[in-house]
Amino acid sequence: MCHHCNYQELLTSVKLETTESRLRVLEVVGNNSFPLSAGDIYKTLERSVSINRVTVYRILDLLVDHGIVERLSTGGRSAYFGLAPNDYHQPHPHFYCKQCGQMDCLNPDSLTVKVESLSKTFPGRIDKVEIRVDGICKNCLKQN
Amino acid sequence: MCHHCNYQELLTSVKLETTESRLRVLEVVGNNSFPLSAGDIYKTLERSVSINRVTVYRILDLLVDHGIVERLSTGGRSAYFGLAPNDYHQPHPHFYCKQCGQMDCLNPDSLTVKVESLSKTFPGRIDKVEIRVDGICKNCLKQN
DNA sequence: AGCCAATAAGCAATATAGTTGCATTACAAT
DNA sequence: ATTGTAATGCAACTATATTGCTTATTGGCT
Repeated sequence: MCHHCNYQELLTSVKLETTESRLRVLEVVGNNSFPLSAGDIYKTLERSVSINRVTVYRILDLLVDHGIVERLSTGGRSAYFGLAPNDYHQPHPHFYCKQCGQMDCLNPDSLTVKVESLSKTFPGRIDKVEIRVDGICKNCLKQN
Repeated sequence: MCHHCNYQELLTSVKLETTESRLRVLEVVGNNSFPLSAGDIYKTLERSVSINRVTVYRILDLLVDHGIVERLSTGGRSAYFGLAPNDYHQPHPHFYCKQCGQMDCLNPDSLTVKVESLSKTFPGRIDKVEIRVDGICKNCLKQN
């Protein structure tokens, strides 16, 4: 995702031992400018290294639990994964193309939401706010 | 969902023939103050009438395609369904409890987003904006 | 009313995404 | 080198949703 990120440091910063597999998964997630599904990540890794599907799922869960990867829902069936917001990387909404399944990051300022007033009155615990725009991407529009 | 809604009329308003099953599915979706999963809807219907699981899925797809029911994604694995926004029923964000899976509707004004500027510059087609708040609901908080 | 065509619903099989339990391997500390 | 702990692999399994095909229902026509 960005030149500020040293993935090894990112792992140690959340007190996770660095392993080959974790680093690989994190690299695939981080080096993409858009979020990927677990399947995408697995297929990408499989091309160059030997890794098990289950390991990918487990590592993704782990990275999400430790807050360095973000799990995003889509209009479709599978979750997508991207680097979690951090100092160099603001929270931002995503666009999901219903036709091709591509998910893209939108500019952080393109759609913003004020959560303060809700936080004050909401009786439960709020962990995150996810904003997703669904539609048809420009490539798919062209093809129709 | 509300006394303004006559489900039969709602069906005909989008040029769908009224069938027993469609009406039943729409009633379950509409009479709930919070969105339900396809499984929830099926289980509810099953208690009183004979209906097939697949029929429920197909009717939900149909109602979503015709714009009277809204498909919502969750932090979890299944989609949830609620009445689609209409004149009496503004678009609104939802809260999803990661622990019990309950999804609730939030006040339409609690979180709002301005989509105009994005629409102007975004090269694809925008169909909807989904805002979901994830966390732990007050009931689950109590239990912990 | 009775028949036909079209549409809806049912049923079984299958697909997809993710999860679990247990065996194996790797690695750090001694 | 040995041992204990954590990570990974493998196979089986679960939950959710979808498909292909059959059967039932409905609405229009004579």
